[in-house]
Amino acid sequence: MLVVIFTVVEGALQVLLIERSAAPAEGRWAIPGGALQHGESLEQAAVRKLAEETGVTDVFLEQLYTFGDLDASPHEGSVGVAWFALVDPARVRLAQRTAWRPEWWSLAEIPPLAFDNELVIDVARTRLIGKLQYTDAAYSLLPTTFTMRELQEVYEAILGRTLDKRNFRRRLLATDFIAATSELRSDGRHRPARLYRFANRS
Amino acid sequence: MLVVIFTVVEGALQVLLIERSAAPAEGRWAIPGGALQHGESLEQAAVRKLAEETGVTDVFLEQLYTFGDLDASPHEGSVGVAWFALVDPARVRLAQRTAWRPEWWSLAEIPPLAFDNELVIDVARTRLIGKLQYTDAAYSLLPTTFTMRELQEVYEAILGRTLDKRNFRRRLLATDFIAATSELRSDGRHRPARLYRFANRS
DNA sequence: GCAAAAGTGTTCGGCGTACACCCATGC
DNA sequence: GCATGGGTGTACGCCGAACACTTTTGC
Repeated sequence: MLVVIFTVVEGALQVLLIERSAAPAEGRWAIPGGALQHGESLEQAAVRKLAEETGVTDVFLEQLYTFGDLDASPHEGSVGVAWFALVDPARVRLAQRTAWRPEWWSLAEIPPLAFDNELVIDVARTRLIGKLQYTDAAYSLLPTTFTMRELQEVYEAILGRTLDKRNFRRRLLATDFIAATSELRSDGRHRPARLYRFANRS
Repeated sequence: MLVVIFTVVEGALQVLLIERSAAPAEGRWAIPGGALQHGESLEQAAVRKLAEETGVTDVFLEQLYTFGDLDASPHEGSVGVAWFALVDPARVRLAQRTAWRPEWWSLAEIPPLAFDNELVIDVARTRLIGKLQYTDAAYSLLPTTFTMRELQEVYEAILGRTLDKRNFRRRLLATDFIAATSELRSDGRHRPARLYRFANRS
């Protein structure tokens, strides 16, 4: 079982990797994962692993794909069920360890990975882009309230291209994923921005 | 590992089920599946199972979802990696057995199934409907050449609604999934129909 | 008053949908 | 010549994309 954990910080899509502290592939970076614990369902295992590394629960978490043999498992015939999750960086408290240390990596700067983990991340990114188009998956990448600009920056980071402000605003409001709050946020010598929240969440 | 095998016969979407001849759930119907064989990849296992039951190879076959505990496996912690496949009924030769006998069932008339197999079929049908919209997956449900009406009937069976002949034709030809051949097929006292083939599928 | 980000409307092309008649053939 | 299915065109509403100026605030 493995969990591809994405976040967006400073306009960059980042993924959480773990530095392996044992064979095989000791010293290389890899997607967080591990074996199922006794009596645990697949989803419970993914939730647990996500919480272990980031301290976060109740976020977007979805099964991605099952790979044949990229797992670190010792015995042949085992399979790697990959999940992917989206987290708000403000809520994350990375596990503090020296061995098996987790760290964020920008997608553009990923180091050579153990097993075929590059492929897994690639599949996850493709799915993420798809999900963004027709679901409110982004709710999991932002605080409860946020400005339109913040939301747009998350979309741009994931899609890898800039978007038109007016079209973005119109399209998102048309979906009913988000709703305006009555609050504004002042943040510098310019007009304050309205805060929005995801409808259907919280 | 399990394979949801779909076909369309006489305007009805059908799924292949196996009558179980051993515990657990002996006597009930279930999705074809089984354990991985030694050294086999997940996809190879799905291909093998599909060939065992239908004699068919080289068709649409795609991973669907991995379920935690609906497998018939005896030991806890095993997972069921589900695949789904689309086959042309004309190419199928069902395995002839008395035990573990395979049979086609219309989706509307499915008997009570072993484990949670209803759920798996449901997920597969939803994915199939999605795939049909933006891929040429239907290539696998029809012979090499076919008439527009035949193709439309396949779409209608899967989508569960009738489609407008003119719009269907225009939309399909716009995709470049299919191309006209120079052949016609006469079949009764009316104008012969042009035959089409899937482009990109030899 | 000016710098900086927030907020707002219109036009256009493409796509899905609704809808009705002529065409080619076999008998 | 008529019954049967094959084959075609137009109009309209919606949606995504392109594009520039006014508003509100802090200093």
